[in-house]
Amino acid sequence: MREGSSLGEFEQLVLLAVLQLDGDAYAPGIRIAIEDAGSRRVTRGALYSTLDRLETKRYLQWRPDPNPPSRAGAPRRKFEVTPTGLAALRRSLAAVTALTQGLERKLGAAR
Amino acid sequence: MREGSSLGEFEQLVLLAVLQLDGDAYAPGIRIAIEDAGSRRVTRGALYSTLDRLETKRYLQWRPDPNPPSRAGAPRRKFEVTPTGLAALRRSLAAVTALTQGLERKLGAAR
DNA sequence: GACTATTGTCTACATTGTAGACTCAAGGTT
DNA sequence: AACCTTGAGTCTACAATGTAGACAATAGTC
Repeated sequence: MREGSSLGEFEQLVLLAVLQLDGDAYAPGIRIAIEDAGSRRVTRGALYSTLDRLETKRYLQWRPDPNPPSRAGAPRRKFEVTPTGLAALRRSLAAVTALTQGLERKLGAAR
Repeated sequence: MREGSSLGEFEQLVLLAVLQLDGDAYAPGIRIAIEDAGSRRVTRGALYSTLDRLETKRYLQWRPDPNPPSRAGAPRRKFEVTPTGLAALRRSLAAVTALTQGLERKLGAAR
């Protein structure tokens, strides 16, 4: 990994979703949040790969579900954005925001 | 290329820069616009690869500089975002926008 | 015990991002 | 004329990111 590497498009969405779910960010919910926001499909493989890569970069960290309900499946992982991750996300969004200025008309309702 | 493929992070920035430069979008200027907005370096190789890939997807098109000044170098290519490209950009930004709602505080000055 | 549902892991491959060397032409310098 | 510099663009190779789908493990239900 290069130093100060910027975030990919999907990585941005994952970090945003984790922030949105604040304190309740488990993989299945993250997946749904992104699908809803983007009107697109997200496979579990894609999501977990990205979560793991963000963890490697120290942009995310997780703990086991502190309150594991009795249900099927492996114990859930509860994700949290690190300060470093938040900083990277800010930097990444700043570029988009700057280049979006003045294009509200052309970009239509998206902004 | 898959159908309805979404835009990468750098692809978004390139399309935005072309829109910003409206009618005056040549590769060197696009490069500067992105560097300024993102406070980062953009090599020519990275930019031309992406421009060509966006052209292949029909998100961008170009014509030779209609008013070629007498100067060094190959004739410049003047880029333009196609309607399809604009639609793809809107879709792509919509996801970020949706997931950003309510996070203004946490994301700080970036929004 | 078999079946189903939920979570996560793993592997392979496709797409996107990046760096740097190379080419080519116009104009200035000597 | 020969050379250098500058400004465009091309090409190749590789790294990082995105995606799909098969597999594993566990808890409840029947």
